[in-house]
Amino acid sequence: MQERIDGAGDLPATLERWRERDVFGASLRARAGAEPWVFYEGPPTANGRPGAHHVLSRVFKDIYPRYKTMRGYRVDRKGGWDCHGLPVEIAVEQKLGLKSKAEIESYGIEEFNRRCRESVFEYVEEWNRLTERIGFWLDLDDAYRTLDESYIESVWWALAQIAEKGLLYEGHKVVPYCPRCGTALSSHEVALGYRDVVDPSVYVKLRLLDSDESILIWTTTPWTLPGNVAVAVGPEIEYAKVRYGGETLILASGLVEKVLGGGAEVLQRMPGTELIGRGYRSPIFAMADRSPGGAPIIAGDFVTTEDGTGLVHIAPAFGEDDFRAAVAAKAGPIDPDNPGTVYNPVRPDGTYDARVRSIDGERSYEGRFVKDPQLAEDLIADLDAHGLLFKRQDYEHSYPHCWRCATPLIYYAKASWYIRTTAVKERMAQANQTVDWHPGHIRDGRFGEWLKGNVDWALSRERYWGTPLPVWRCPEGHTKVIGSFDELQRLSGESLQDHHRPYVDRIELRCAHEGGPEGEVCGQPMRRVPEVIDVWFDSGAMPFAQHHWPVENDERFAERFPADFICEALDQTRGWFYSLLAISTLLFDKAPYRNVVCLGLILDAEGQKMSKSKGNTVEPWQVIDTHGADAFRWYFFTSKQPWDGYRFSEEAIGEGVRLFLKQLWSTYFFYVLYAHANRDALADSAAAGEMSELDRWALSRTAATAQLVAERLDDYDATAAGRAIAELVDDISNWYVRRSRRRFWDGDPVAFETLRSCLIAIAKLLAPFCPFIADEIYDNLDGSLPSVHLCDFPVGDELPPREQELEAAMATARETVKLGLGARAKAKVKIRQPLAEAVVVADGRERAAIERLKGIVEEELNVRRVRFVDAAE
RNA sequence: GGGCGAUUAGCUCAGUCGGUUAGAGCGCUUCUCUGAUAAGGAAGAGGUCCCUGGUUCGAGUCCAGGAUCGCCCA
Repeated sequence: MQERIDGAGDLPATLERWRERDVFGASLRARAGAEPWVFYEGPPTANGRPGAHHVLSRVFKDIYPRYKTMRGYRVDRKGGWDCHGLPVEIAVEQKLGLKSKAEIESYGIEEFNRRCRESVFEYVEEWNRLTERIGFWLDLDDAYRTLDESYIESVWWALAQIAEKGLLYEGHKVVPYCPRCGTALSSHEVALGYRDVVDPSVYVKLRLLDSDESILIWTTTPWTLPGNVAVAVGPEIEYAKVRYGGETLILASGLVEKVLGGGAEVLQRMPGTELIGRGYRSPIFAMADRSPGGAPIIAGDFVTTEDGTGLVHIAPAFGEDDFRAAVAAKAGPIDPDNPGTVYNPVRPDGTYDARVRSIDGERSYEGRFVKDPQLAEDLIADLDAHGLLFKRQDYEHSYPHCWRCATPLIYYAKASWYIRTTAVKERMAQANQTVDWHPGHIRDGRFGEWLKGNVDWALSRERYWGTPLPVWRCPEGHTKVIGSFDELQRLSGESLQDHHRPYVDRIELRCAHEGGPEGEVCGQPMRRVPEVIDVWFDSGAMPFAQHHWPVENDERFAERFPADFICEALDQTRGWFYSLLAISTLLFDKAPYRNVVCLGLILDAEGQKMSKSKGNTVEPWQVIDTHGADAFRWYFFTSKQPWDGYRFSEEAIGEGVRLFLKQLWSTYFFYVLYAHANRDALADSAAAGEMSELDRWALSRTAATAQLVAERLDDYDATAAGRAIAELVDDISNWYVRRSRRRFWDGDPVAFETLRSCLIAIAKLLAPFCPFIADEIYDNLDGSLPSVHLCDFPVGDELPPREQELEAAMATARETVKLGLGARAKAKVKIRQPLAEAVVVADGRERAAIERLKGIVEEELNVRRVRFVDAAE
């Protein structure tokens, strides 16, 4: 033992020692043949700096694998990096000053993707440094990377499997679409970007063809009016013809008062069915390719009278309901199998095409961006100038925005590739039932409810930096899904070093489809479709793709699927938690994880969400430099249940340091100080004396805590486990040591041995929580193994068996002492002043307990003897 | 509008199966101790357990409705 008493235990020297002794590697090797306990790393993207919330998830990803390792399992911890996707592309676009897909293409996909490949690891050094410094043991040298050829090949295999089951299809739908990124988004991406905004809503009068009456429609998206081809009414809804301000208007009866106020005179009431089939003047705006005429009123089962007018303007290119209603009513030029023919005057970049002109036809709106607020104002002014505007009203609602570039999304008719997840919806729900969620309500609450509303996964992205969709297609429309690089090479005769765009786009196949009238082979050239896939599919494929399975590593994958444990923030319910489950259900019909810990959000001290724009983010390095990594970890583990979220404050971390880490350190310091001072005496005290009741109590309390900590950690309750350790440390420091001080001054070897045993056990209990201070204490007091992290968790026979009766007796004795000290204070007799006796009113069990520990009570109260009287007296 | 969650002392949080006078830490006041602790100990001030109703001998806890906040969805 050395007299190491500097600092608070969280020493960079500890890290150095781990490196020298290769402790992480040794901890894995020590469990080489043991039963595996499987952890999956949810891959972060390393193109930005890690923040406090990353520290949160990384320390929770660390504690359970450390604990399970100490319990005897082999816990491989393969790191991972998410490398593809829009977040990366957008960062590169900004760096290069590119503003659109056209600019990217003229810059060159090859060079653009090269920049993406570089950018994705821009901060990887800082991630690695932080990961190491906070004590997150993760195999970073052998991390999987979603951009690797092996990874992509496994993803292709998965897609080919899904295609073989008939669950991959090209669908023609109205999709949430980011006009800036030029791509459709999946529902879970849409879910990431809702924001509250105020949009102008307008009530528009449309004159009927067969009378001078007008129907009144309402929309929050005036920009969709040039795409209008019909108006829908609810067949079951009652409508009213009313006289108002010299005009005759038609709207739902139930909304007359809400929309028009009191000044409306109802002339007639009619069911919606009476309106269906009548025509109104169309188009609303002058469209270069449409001559003035009429458009029909059609039925729409989605029409409600909750807001608006009960008459809904239909622009099939910009709304799913609109699309379906228009198809059903055959309204407008529509071919449901070819959405290119849906009437759509908006270009893929979100601007109007040349057809859109002002109502009088004199000005062109070509090139105007549809979500530009000024465009809405111009359109409204145009409507007003031509007597079509009834009124405008600002409408506050939450509206989806692109989760990465923050552009408001539009709903837009286009072709996309889908995975028919709805085919396995029930199976996903059943797989979900096998998962232990922490907290438990996620299973049937948030996640269960989300699964119930499952829709097909919009998989494709018309982008550049991603896993290419391995679908080749010939001019006849025959498709081939490629499931491996071998297969591609066999069919094309070409081999690739890199299967990313643009290289993979150059590979041509010959169509082998045997569909001709005589059964002849098609034989036409096949080109790859242009899309890449949703990055969430990449990360969701990691259970097998990280091992390049099924191309190799059969055994490794079999052993490591499903995971025993994953842990991410709550927002991953619709992200990684979902993509893992969906892919796993599609391919293996089972859940890919057994236990999930969901972490909450980190808020600032005022309860505000942390964001860069508010400037209230917490810089992890600052916390580590001020308080140390153990303190940071301890705060996250013990300040509250992690799923409830945190109100982050440095003071709270400081409090944890002072109350727990400093207390532990000074107890250890005390031991080291006196053990060092008494080293000669201790060295030749072969004849150790009997343990006192106090010694046995300390050991029993320690054993009790070890049991409790193990039980709580088995239940993924680090909070209660950590708090139990803190209570133990307080008992040892403020009771065991305080009551035993004289023995330490006098060099009593039994006291030293007892305290040492407790401290070593505490170090082991604490090792998963605060790996630095735990190892420092262990290494100095024991050191029989190169690190505490190579030890077994102290739930075996390291400690003598518990003595529960003694624990209970001590609790009674301490309560007695508390009352005695209170009585002294009340009588203003200082503790220094010895007293002849303390009179204790107690009988039965209580009295026996105090009697047993009489000496301790007498010493603490500074009385010569304790005298008992029965409660009856 | 729907789903999920939260609301307990000035602050941060516990509160088990429905059961004594609702607890801890921090902060505050007074006293005390001090040969490890910017520590410890004792006493005190501080509570409409978000509100309303219900079930019950008994509700912080269970049920219903509402309010506020957060997240997710439409």
